[in-house]
Amino acid sequence: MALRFWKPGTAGPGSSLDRATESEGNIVSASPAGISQLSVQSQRERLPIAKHRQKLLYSVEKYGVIIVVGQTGCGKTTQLPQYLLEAGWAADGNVIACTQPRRVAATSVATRVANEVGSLLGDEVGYTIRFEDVSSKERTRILYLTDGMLFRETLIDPLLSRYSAIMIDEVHERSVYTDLLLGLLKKIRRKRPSLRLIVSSATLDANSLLNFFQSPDNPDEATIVSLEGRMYPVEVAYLNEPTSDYVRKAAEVAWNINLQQPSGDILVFLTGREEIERCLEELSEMLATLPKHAPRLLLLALHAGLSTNEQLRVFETPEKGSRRVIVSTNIAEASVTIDGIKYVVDCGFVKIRTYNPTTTLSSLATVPTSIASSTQRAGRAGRTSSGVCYRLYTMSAFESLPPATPPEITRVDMTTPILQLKSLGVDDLMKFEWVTAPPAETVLRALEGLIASGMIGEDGRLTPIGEQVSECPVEVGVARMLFRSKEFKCGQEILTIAAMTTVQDVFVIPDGAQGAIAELERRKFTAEEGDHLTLLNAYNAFTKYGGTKSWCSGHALSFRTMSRAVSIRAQLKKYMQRFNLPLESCQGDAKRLRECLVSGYWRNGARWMADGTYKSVRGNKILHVHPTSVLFTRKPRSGWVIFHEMEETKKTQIRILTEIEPDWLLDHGHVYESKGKQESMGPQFG
DNA sequence: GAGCACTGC
Repeated sequence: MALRFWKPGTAGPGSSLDRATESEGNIVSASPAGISQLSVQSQRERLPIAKHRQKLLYSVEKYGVIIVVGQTGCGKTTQLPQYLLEAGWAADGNVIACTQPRRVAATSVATRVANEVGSLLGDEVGYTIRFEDVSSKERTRILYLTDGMLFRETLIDPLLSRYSAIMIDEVHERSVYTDLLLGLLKKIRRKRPSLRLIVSSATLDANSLLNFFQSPDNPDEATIVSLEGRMYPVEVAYLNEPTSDYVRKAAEVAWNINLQQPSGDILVFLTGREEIERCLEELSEMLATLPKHAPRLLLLALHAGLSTNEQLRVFETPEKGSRRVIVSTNIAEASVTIDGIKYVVDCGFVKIRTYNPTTTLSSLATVPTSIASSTQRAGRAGRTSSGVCYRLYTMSAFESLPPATPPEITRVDMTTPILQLKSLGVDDLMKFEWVTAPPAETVLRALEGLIASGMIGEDGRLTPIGEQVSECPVEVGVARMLFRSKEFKCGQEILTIAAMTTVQDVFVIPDGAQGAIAELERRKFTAEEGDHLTLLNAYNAFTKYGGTKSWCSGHALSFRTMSRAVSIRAQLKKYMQRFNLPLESCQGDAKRLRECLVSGYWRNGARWMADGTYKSVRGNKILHVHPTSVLFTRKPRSGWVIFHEMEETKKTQIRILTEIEPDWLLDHGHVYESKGKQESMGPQFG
């Protein structure tokens, strides 16, 4: 099982780790309590960014848009807002904003900066994320917030007038909200040139960003500032020949590292849970043959499906004389940072969501990573000392990788973002300046859906209900259902169902014997009408019995997910109150409730077929019920259902079903369909 | 009888 790697040494293309990408914002480590301000100061001055302070402040003074390129640990996320504060950018009640794509990053960075500034968190330095606003309207000068929250703020204050400077961080990740904000901020700067925009990215795509912001009539509109970083060298090794089974290969390579290489932990990148479990099985089978002198191995899995406690296990310090092998999904590429990794094994693939606007189906596809992504993965080996990255593909395969993963905006349904842009007055979507435009077909699909659901009128402008729905933080169909609950007098229940369909994986069914017990627990919530009412039952039982963690674990429910549903329900309730929607109960009248569901899901109707599958009303597509549905083994009496979502896996699957009467589809759908684009449900009803 | 990368409002 000898390793056959070609080692190009540090001069190979993979060693260009100055491109390694990741935010210092992800490192969750606040300064220890009681540290003196003086030592905080000297720590700040030692950061690589410190010597660029004058240049940065000069650029912010002179240019409108500053594109900052800097890598891990250079301090841009924590220091740049402080430099601006110290230079007076937050005078006269102005606020300096810094956005993050993730909630944990926003909170942890704010905590650290509050400490450095000597502020109580939420006072001079604060953060705003969904469900949590730790900031003061009067006193906060530096505000860290998720990019989604800043986007939402544009709906209320389109010029973002309270900010003097806005830093959009982690731009290389290209989240939908980051992209939308970049387009909007370019527009805002035309109306408010005093606003300073700092665009921070860890990859060298700075020139395309510069082109995006550069203005032909003002040479001083945008500039690039490059920061040096502190990255330890990472040697990169490739396979001589491609492997047909990278999971097995990953196990072999990790095993050989343990036998041949000096101490240091190993991080293996695979694409999903199944692969991770297979790799760990292979390794644990090999453990019996581990030589006496070799370090013991601590085998750990890391993926988003694990509970918080299980995820935290990867941070445990291994016993002396043993090393960690962490087998992870992409979660370790940007979201979770583990120190002490000296060896990275990269399979070269990643699972990404793709969206097909023609079929409106989304699916998860396993695709080769990008140069940016594999560079990022390699960089995980050089955080605390020099390291090695073993790529389970050839060097020529690396060279043929795309430079970056396509931005999310090209891979998702754009219905909700387009409704929100319309609400912001962006009426002509073709004229909106996208950093990367979504596919035309995606835009057309979204517009068609918005017209069909009455959110946009025939003139292309928002209707009154469209205006209100654009403010609600749920997808359009679910919002529509909330609004229609007034007619069906079931606001209480619809509110709960809306929250429960928004969260995912409510039921926890482990493998094996325990799974059978969990399955029995889950059945206690079953409503014969279908999954929406089953979710309603689960929620009501959860709140009735105190909403505790121990109750959840005894009833096959995820406490984390249920708590999130409670928060979302509370937030949606505020919107309902604002729009004067009554919170009545249907008093157990499930028929009314199901009719109301149809008002949201009328485009997702399906008819039962004799072989147990369904045919979609739109498009006549063969649909398979997801096995977690209570209607998985049972024919609905009426033969008709609506469903929450449909996804392409090996087959086309539908999830969260409820039995309905077919004429309800006509009652709700037909009216709206005929107003919008003609799309007859015709023959199926003949 | 199946299986799920990761965020975010």
